[in-house]
Amino acid sequence: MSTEIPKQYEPAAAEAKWFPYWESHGYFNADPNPAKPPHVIMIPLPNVTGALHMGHALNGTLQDLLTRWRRMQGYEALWMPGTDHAGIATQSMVEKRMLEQEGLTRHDIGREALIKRIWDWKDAYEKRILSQLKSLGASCDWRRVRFTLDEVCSRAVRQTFFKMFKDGLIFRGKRLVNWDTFLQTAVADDEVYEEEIDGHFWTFNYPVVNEAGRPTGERISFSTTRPETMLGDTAVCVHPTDERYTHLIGKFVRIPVNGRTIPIVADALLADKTLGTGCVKVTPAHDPNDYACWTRNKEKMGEPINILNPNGTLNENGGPWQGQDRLVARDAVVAEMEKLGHFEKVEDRKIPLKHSDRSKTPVEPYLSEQWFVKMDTLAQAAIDAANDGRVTFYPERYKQSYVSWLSEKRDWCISRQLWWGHRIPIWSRQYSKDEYEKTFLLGYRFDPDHEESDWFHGSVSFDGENYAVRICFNEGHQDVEKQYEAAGFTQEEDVLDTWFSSALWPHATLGWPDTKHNPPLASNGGDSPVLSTQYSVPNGGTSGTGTNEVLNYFYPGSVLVTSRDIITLWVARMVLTGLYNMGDIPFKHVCIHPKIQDGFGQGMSKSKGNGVDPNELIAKYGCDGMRFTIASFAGETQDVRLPVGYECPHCQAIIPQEQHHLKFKPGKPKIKCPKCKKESQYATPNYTPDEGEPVARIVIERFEYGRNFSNKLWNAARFAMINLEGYTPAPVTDAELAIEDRWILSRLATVTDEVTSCLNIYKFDAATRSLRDFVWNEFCDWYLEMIKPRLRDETQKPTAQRVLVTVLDTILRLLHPFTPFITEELWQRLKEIAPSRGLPNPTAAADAIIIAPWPTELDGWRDPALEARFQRLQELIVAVRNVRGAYNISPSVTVPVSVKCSAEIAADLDLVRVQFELLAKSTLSAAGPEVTRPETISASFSLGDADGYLPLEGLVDLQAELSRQQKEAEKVRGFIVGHEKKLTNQSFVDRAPLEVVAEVRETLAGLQKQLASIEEIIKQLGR
RNA sequence: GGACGAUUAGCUCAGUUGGUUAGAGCGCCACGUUGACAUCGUGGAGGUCACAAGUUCGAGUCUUGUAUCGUCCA
Repeated sequence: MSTEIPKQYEPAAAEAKWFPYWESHGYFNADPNPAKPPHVIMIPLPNVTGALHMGHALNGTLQDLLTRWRRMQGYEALWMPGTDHAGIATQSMVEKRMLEQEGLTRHDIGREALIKRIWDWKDAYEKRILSQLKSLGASCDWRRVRFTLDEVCSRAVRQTFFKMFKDGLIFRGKRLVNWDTFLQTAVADDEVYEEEIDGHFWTFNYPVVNEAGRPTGERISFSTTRPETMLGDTAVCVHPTDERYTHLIGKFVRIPVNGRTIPIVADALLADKTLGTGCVKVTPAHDPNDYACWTRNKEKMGEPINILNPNGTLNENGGPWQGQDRLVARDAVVAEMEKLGHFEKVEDRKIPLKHSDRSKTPVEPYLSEQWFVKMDTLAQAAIDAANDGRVTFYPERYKQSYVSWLSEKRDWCISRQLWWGHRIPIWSRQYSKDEYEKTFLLGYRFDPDHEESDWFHGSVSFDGENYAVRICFNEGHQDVEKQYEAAGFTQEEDVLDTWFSSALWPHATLGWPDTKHNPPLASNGGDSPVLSTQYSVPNGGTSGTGTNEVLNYFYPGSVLVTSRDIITLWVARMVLTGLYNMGDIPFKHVCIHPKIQDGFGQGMSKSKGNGVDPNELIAKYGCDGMRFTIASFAGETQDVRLPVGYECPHCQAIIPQEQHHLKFKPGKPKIKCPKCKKESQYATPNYTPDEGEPVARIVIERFEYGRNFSNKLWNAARFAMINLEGYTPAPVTDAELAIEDRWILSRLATVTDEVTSCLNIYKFDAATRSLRDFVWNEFCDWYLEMIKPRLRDETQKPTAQRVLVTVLDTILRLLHPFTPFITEELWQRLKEIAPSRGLPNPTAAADAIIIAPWPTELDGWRDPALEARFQRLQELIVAVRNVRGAYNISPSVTVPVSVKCSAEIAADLDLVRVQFELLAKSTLSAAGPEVTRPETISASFSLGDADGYLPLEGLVDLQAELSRQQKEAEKVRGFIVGHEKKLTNQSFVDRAPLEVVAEVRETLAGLQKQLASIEEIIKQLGR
């Protein structure tokens, strides 16, 4: 038997074996089942920009853990997989690569060709991402995998947009956006970063003019870092109380380079008396603060003046510089001002400048027309849902960021000037007054006021000259769209913000808005083997009852598992759209887990190049080891640091990662091992090492924690299975149990309860600690050691085996959500040896651990009093080991020990007499109140209610023992002083709770007893 | 500028409603390959709980301030 079980756990073999097994048996699948409660987790859809890193691994592990746990608890557990198209992020990756490799821009190849290329990219990365998830052991229902641009999700987007448009929640407005002149799109605030650049700070002046436009001779000075924007100035601004300028407020200046006259306004928020000249120019179309000033002073300034084309060149408002790039025009404007005599000075200055995260080029504040969703009522509904507890955050503190963000109720800008995404389903056309009336009078059928339906909604606006007709169609009416296009209507060019579609994820993936049919199922999930027909639901998924049972059954979901940075962008919006479309929240709980950082405290991300591929670590430490470790990080803490190293392929030394390793370098950079001095290529997300080269692979030593634990479990189970030879199932009576049996069962019951409670509130870290401590420090270190003699004794063996197999069975089930592969491997092996097991009466084990029931049957075994008694025995054995350690006694020498203690303790000691030999290499020669210290030279210890003596003539030096005891006595005296001090403090005795005072008294008594024993020992040694 | 969080052993982190002597894993030192496991066992060393004030009989834990770091929102 022993030869069949390897001494080391082989993770790769188990992973390759059990994932296909589970999947082909349909264990991951979840279908409406009225006999069970549902448990639903929607994956925070990874975007298809790139591969997953350890942050995703944490996220995925926790979701799988919860799903497996709930499945075992008897829930119909659905974990919905899928990916996000991630509009700008993906498009810019593809555009960047195309430019680098082929020198082409999107305008060179056109909309259709670009989209085709992005789909190819998406296909490649989706495949990679889904396979990474599967490597984690993800027990998703892979038949249900969705993508935000697929048909099912697109229908939901279309329906939602239509509904919002019809409800008047969608409007068009102007907004100052961050404009990426390279990608020629607006980028969101979270897609820009600030970087200091070397710039200049110019000071110019404008001449003050009278009402006739003639210079009064006065000039007003101001400074700027972007002189070209003066072409779009609509005012200069001073502080209302700035005495230098109060007489000028309401007067005018003339912009020398284009001759335009603009007012001098007073605005306390924009102008700062103490900075520079105290006067600033106002360019509302190109600066957020200036725009805010304009909104306060509109009537004095007139409309904002945009001076830029989308590509960053000056437009018709640029005068002679029209068509020039803004940076070229900058110098020209400066030169012109100098020529006209309005230049004062220039200095060098570091300027914080916003850059687009997507193109890495500076963004321009740019006023443009965008589409918005009105947020007031939608946001309020989402706030209410959190405030009344329908949506609960774990940890609770994150509710605050959710609520405070929603409370701003800022209208949501949903249009993006991209090609990759859901194109806005609005067709529009301008009509002159005559045309409109003529068309209208002819009774043309697309008069919006008369075409209200569930798929058609129009709006008309009239600006005094022209009518703008906008029509929104719901999906499924391409023929009508074509008719309108033939009549001169064109569809919006812009696409929707990615978050618009991901906001619908929890209900869109369940098939909404189709309430009549179940959502379609894939015949197989990506790369997975085709499902056996026994379990799969027929493709197409009609429910037969004319209702979408999947949606009805699985919505609302149970818990969303994510990290804190998308609470506002995503979580809040899912709640809001769920309430809007479904009339109900999308999930009851939001579990916010830590962010994974590298060894330098930087969050792992694709753009930083510090992301570590979970597959690397799975290969190195095993999936179970990786999962167990990463679950041990997930508590209420915010961040987790993972110092990364490279393993030298020549000598296996670990080379700590330094920041320069992460910087992109051309070619194939090498790393030098400080130990063996050899060089090797190293793995980074930036490039693939050469075939056949020795490569310094990424390692994260913290993951040895889980790997070692897996191996420990493996060997404990190996020991158990070796010793289960001849196992027979039979009922076990209470009387047959040894003290260690009752102890381990009591502890197991306690741990089961702890783990279950921890998972209920998403404290994964505490659950792993509880399990590890139990398995390693109690089951392995004590229980397995203690039953060894019984397993060698034919009469005692059967009961010992029956308890052992039960305990192992329960441990495996408790661990399965954390470490699925090793537990399934062991479960299946155990099933062959002991298919029927359990206490007090054996029952048949489940076919697979993934569908075995979560332990609940142990509660009756809890016995705190027994646990306390047992702990006393453990302490005695440890005390003997301490003595052995202190004198460095060779493990080959057995020592005798006698214990002076109460009759009760002596009776317990008698039950475990044999353990002294096994666990402390000693023989218990006597125990009881009558025991006295031997006359020969001995080592001693005192535990207060039990004193031990080890006659060690020849092994123990008298002086050494004396000083050891004196040291011990000093320590105990120190504690005693602390306690006495408390008790002599009258206010402690008066004010502290009675039980606390009593406890201190009790402890003090124990310490005093212990000290007395030690002093007695010292006295005897001194004789 | 506002909000949230962190600061505990060389490293990475636990520490439940304030209550005996502050813990773990890794690393380090000593000993050990005994029939599950060297990815191991036994023993050991190592901490003024960031700093300062306060509340309290009692503070790693509560309050305020300071410093450093991280994140989110402006």
